[in-house]
Amino acid sequence: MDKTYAPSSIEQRLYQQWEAAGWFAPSGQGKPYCIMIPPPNVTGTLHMGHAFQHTLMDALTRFHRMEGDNTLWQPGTDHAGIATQMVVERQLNAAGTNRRDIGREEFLKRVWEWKEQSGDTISRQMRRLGNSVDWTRDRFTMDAGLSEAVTEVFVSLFEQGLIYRGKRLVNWDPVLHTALSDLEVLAEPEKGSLWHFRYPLADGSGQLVVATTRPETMFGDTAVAVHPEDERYRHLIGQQIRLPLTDRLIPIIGDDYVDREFGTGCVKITPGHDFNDYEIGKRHQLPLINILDASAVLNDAVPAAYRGLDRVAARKRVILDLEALGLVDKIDPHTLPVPRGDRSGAVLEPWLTDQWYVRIAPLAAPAIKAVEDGRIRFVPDNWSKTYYQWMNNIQDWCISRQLWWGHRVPAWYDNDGNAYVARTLADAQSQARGKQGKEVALTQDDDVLDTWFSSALWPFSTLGWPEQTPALKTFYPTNVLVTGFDIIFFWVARMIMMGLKFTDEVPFREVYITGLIRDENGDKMSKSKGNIIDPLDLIDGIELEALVAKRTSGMMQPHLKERIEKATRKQFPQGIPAYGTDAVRFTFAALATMGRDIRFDLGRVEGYRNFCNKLWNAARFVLMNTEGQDCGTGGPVELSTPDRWIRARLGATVEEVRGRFAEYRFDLAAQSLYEFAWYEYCDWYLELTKPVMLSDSYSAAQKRGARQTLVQVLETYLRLLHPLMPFVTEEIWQAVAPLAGRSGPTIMLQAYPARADFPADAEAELAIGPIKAAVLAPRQIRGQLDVPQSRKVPLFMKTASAADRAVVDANAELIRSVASVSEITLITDEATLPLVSMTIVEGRTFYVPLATLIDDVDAELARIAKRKARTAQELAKCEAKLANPNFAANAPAEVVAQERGRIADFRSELAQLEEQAARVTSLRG
RNA sequence: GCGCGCGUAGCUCAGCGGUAGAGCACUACCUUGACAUGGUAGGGGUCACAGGUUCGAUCCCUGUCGCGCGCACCA
Repeated sequence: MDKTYAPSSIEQRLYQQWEAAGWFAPSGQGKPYCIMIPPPNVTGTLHMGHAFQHTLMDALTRFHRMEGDNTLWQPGTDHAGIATQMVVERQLNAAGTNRRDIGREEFLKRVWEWKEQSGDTISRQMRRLGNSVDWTRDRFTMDAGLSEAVTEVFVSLFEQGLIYRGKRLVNWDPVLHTALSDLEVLAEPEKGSLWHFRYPLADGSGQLVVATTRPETMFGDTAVAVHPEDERYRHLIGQQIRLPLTDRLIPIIGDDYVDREFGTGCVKITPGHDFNDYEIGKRHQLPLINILDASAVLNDAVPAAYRGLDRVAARKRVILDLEALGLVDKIDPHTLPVPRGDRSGAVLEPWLTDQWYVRIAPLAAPAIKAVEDGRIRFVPDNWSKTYYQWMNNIQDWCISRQLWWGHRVPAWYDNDGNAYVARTLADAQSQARGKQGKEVALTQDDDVLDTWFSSALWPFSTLGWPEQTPALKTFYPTNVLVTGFDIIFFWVARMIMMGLKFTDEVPFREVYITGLIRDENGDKMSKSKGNIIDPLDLIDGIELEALVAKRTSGMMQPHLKERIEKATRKQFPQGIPAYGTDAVRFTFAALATMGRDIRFDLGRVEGYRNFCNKLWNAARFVLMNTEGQDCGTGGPVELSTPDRWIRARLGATVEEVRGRFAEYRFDLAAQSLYEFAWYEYCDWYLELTKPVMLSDSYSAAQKRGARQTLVQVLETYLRLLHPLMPFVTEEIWQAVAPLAGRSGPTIMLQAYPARADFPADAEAELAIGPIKAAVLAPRQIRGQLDVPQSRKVPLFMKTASAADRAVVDANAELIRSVASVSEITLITDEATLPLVSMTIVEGRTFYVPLATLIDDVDAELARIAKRKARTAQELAKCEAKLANPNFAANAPAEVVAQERGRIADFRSELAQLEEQAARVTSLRG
């Protein structure tokens, strides 16, 4: 092994070996375990959120694979209808053409080309992240098989009356020219105005003042509404208004939808362009006037002067004209939620069109029940509330999109406008024949389906459904879905509904909801904010200039460029160093707390990169001392107290890590793994082993015991860590495993460590106490007196405990060596000692002759005073607690006893410290 | 308005009804034969605030303040 840990030289090589060997595929044996990847956009790239979730999925996958389960992590991508179409359209625009000019067929050809060209970005990234997905099963939502599933589901739902076509108001994107579902609408408050217009009564007897945020829609007004019990207006109900700028008369109606407190209490009703007004219109049988075309330009339904104006121009014109007529009462500033498309950012219009809908209530009911009765469990559990809240108020789902890229709606129309929903054109034709009694020409619906419609089928469509494949039988229902809370509605809920509907089974038993990765300021990472980090740039590192270029290229809003560049230069003046995949993965695991926001901290990555290096070097130490030597096969093996202790600690860690994985606490699993390796194995065990390796005073059996423990603990630990850090563990394992008596081509397929392999050892765990104390004591004294740790000093340990004495006697040489102590002497009385420095560790008192340390006696007095103050403070707290009569009366006996014990300890400590201070003072002079 | 989350060391975050923790940052000492991407010893916190329950609250309950998110919204 090289002296320094160099991830770049091991990671890609190992991944290629794993993949080539076919080790990612299910073994075909054992309990099935399956995770479906949330399919990323095929033409996109993985962002930090993906890398995060993939790390957790891979950890689970690798863990279960090592457990011997028949493990499948199913990969794939989705076609991301709108997003992908937009990208290709932009390419066309740049080339001076557009999709209408080249036509649907040619356009689709271009999209597929783009998919082929960019589609391997994601798989390349996943390979670099070490994701052990079964690549042979890679799926794409537009694949033939998955498309067949989409058609089957659509037709089947239609046949059951759960899909219908209807003319209704939808959220219309006038830029992209497509309908959107409710979920794709983002309504942020924006500053606007509330215009008050005077609408004259038809009989000339007066006027009503209506308040509106959208003056331009007045041409679609078909009523003015007031509250039926509003004293001011109710006598006017039934009368007519002469709608200004038009020659139309519209009625005054009463409807308790009207809020008397808001505005003037009079509302203009525009059923064709407002969802609430649409409902009112239905209640009052009002006509519905559509005044906009698909681009939100005023159409021929408005007076000639306004035709052809877009929304914005029309608004200005209406206000001017009403002002000229003296009909503008006032204009108040007003903040209102403005609905925008989540992709285009365009202000959406409620617009009357024919669309396909899923009747959702019958699908939602069983899906709610599945979570209620525990067949599906959310982790953390409180996300189920979010789920319920949405599911209980769910609206029919508009699934048609006026796009070209996607699954085309399997419906055909004859010339009379009759629709035939069918699995194939031939089916549709035969239906049409049945209806019309003759052969008729059919044309397929132009629209495609919402991408989420196909995503909703992902857990079973990827396994071959509607065929009853062996894979489907084996892996469905899947075990866990790992995803972010931002797509609970878009995706998770819809998978549950579709899964239950078409397989009578839940699609997954658990849903582990992760937090969202944010930048160091807590902001969401996005291209427009310029704060994205490509996970690969953390792995490979990136120069500052390249990073700036990456963040500022291809921007939708070029004016942000300067600010992004400045912020980037400030935050990463040196660019980003290469950390390697393992460090990045370990960081993600360590950050996977149960909260909802995760601030990504580069400092953590650096810390865990150092951890990789630490592990690497520990392994080098182990190899250096074991390779080519007898690790326990050549004769009797004697295990020392440290050997037994570290084995027991490893066992406890195994148990801890297994438990943490089982409850999806990757952060705590990472913490346990980190702490064991660094604070126990490296800090203590390796140090305690060095003398055994180096000195001749240990027997062959003792040396065998130490070597065997070194390699066995390391080998086991590597397996324990492997799911989180696949590469460095594999690389080290290859070298270490044979020494530990393990063989196999890869760590990936080795058994995950079991607690039973390293049982608890109470005796050893107790006996390590005095050894550690004897090592810590001189360190403490030297450290606090600023004396180099390398200075050898004699050490006196005062103890009355026979057990302590036995342990220290038996390990005296070890302690001398590790603690850098010339001699350790056990005493029961310090009276005969020369002027010494004193310390108490875990209730054990130690002395080092002051003359061997320093000349300045005051330094020792200062140390003692400081320690005394702290002890006195603790003592006071305990005494106050015990002084409370209720405490002794009510607290559990063991707590009281513990408290009394502490007081005794503190008092004895304090007495010794005082004595020490007195002695030092008296001997000074 | 309804629902949810967060507030613990300078920063990023764990934790827990009974002695406040980690990483990073900071201070001092140390180039000791795995590792300076390191070692050792330290400094630093009225656990947002106020009540309540309890022998005991950072933890449980209620409220307040601050920050954030989701859903629904009055034209």
